[in-house]
Amino acid sequence: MTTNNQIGSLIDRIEGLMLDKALIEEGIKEIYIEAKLNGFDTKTMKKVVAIRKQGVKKHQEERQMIDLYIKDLGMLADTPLGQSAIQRDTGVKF
Amino acid sequence: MTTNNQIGSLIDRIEGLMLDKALIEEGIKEIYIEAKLNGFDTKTMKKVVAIRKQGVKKHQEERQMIDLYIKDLGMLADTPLGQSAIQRDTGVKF
Amino acid sequence: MTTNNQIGSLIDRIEGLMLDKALIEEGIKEIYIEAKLNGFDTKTMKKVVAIRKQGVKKHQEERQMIDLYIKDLGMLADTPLGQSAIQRDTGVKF
Amino acid sequence: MTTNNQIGSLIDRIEGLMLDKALIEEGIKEIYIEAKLNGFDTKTMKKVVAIRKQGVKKHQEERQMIDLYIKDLGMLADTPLGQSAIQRDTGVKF
DNA sequence: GGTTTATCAGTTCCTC
DNA sequence: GAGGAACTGATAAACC
Repeated sequence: MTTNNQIGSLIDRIEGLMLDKALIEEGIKEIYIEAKLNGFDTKTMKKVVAIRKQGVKKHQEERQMIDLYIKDLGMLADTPLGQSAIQRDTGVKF
Repeated sequence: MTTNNQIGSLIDRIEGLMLDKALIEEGIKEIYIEAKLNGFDTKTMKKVVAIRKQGVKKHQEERQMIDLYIKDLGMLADTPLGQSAIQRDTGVKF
Repeated sequence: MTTNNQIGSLIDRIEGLMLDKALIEEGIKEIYIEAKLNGFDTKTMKKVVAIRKQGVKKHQEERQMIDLYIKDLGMLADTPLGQSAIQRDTGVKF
Repeated sequence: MTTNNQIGSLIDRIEGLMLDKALIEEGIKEIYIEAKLNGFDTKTMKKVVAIRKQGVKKHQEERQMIDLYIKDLGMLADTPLGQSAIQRDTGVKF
């Protein structure tokens, strides 16, 4: 393919960068493989990375919001520990 | 389009169901609009719905895993208060 | 869970609709299974459904745009048929 | 954060690569901006890039499959002119 | 191998 | 209306 035309040049540059990107993604993948071999849970690791990217503080705020809504829903009744907690508070058995 | 052919019949059926699906999605969207008008945070609501779908218990286990990893990273220094408030309310350690 | 609170009521309604939606998605999936059993290619079917949703005419316009860009790139050289076409036009052998 | 622990080291490495990746993505985005300023349609460009990644030949086979199904649906009535222009240029039937 | 899961790209929506 | 964020749908992969 020639690069005489502008569109060709643009797409060439894009594809070059996409190749670089693919190599980096490969590297990341390999680290996760290494982590798994060392007994770490990669799913959790990925969540941790995402949380750090977002900002730990912001994440904590989100959690509090979620917990607030869950509390309003009385959803703790869905969980064994939650049941006992409610029971302790209210004296009502579910 | 005719429905004499088999492929036409199949696609007709699919498109019918997809229409039904779109109507339901519309309904869901309207509820979120109503919720927002009533001062609720729809992003948090969506997370709560997802958590309930996954199972609250499972979600709490995930949180514990994440917090464990974060603790190992020394990241707790970033979150002085952490989840103590929720813990106090529910007796559940997140 | 009670529905005394507003948030609970909203989420109840959302979850009801999500259940309906899931049932419909199940139905769609079954049709694709049936189609596959009858020898149809479900991947192609999904694309056809998407094209019809978008509008066949609009899709044709998109194709023309794509082909125009591809033509400017001289990408036909990448394909056997394309080579002969270029060869016919230019008299140059690749 | 310390890197004394293994998990910390792994996550450090991941985050380093993710930073590199983000920079590259930034670069790609800038090229698309430049392309748009020069009058190109970036949506079409992205599709072209995807097609080249997949392989032009494979893409043309997909198109043929789709057109076959569409023909069986009688949908060609919707597209009087069809792909005749492209066909004339390339000798490739889509 | 086949099903479920996870990552990815594409679309859409909302905000500014 | 442009930009970014969120959600959906599709492909690829991993586990059973």
